[in-house]
Amino acid sequence: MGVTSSAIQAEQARALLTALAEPIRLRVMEALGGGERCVCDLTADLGLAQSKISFHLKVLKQAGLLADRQEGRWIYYRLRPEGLEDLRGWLAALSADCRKSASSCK
Amino acid sequence: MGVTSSAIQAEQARALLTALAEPIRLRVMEALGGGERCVCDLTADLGLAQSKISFHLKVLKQAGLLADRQEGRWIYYRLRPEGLEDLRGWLAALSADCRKSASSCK
DNA sequence: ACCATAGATCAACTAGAGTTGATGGGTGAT
DNA sequence: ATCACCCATCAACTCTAGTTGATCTATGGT
Repeated sequence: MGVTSSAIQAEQARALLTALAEPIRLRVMEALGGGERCVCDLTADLGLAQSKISFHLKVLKQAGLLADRQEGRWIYYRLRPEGLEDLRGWLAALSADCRKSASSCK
Repeated sequence: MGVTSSAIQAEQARALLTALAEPIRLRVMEALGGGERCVCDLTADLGLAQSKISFHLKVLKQAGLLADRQEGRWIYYRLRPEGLEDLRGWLAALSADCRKSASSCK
């Protein structure tokens, strides 16, 4: 089973899940799924307070799900597919061999 | 692209993510990744209060991530791979075409 | 009938994540 | 130098998810 990328740990998976498990952050991820956007556009698109958007962008970035770059006074955010890929791999491993029967209680 | 299974909605993905994004529930999922187990065994394995385990099992079951069956006075829980598979599919779709550039702000 | 055990459920409590509105720093235009 | 705008950050507050310990139901053993 020669894989190139190393699998993530449970703790990292939990961090990714926590970052994604929030309505606004999920909307942000979906918005960025359509391509890179600056904060002011995200704020307008989602119709939310700017401080709120910034707060959630920070959480997503710290989790490794987003990357950003500055251009003049604008900051553009984009998805980091590696983050999502890591999580997908971990979820796959979780159900890999769950078909075993119970060690009959009692 | 004729797929057989229908893709889940964002709301369903959020429910799955919320259910998974909790330390104890993740430990439960990992424990059940090794095969079916009854509540008393899970309680012993994780070293946690029974009411606590029951609470989290309920959350995971309602999210569609677990299935259970009764046998005498024991209730055995097991992973539902379909739930995890749904989530993986949704995550894959999210990063499908995120390579588009920004609609240059200003 | 009685008791012991497995598990679900409940009400009261706790803690931490998210919200809000204001402020501050940085960039560029005039 | 000043101003306008983009974005991050902060303190105080709110609110909800999770915890706790007890109680309740149900199953099976004696």
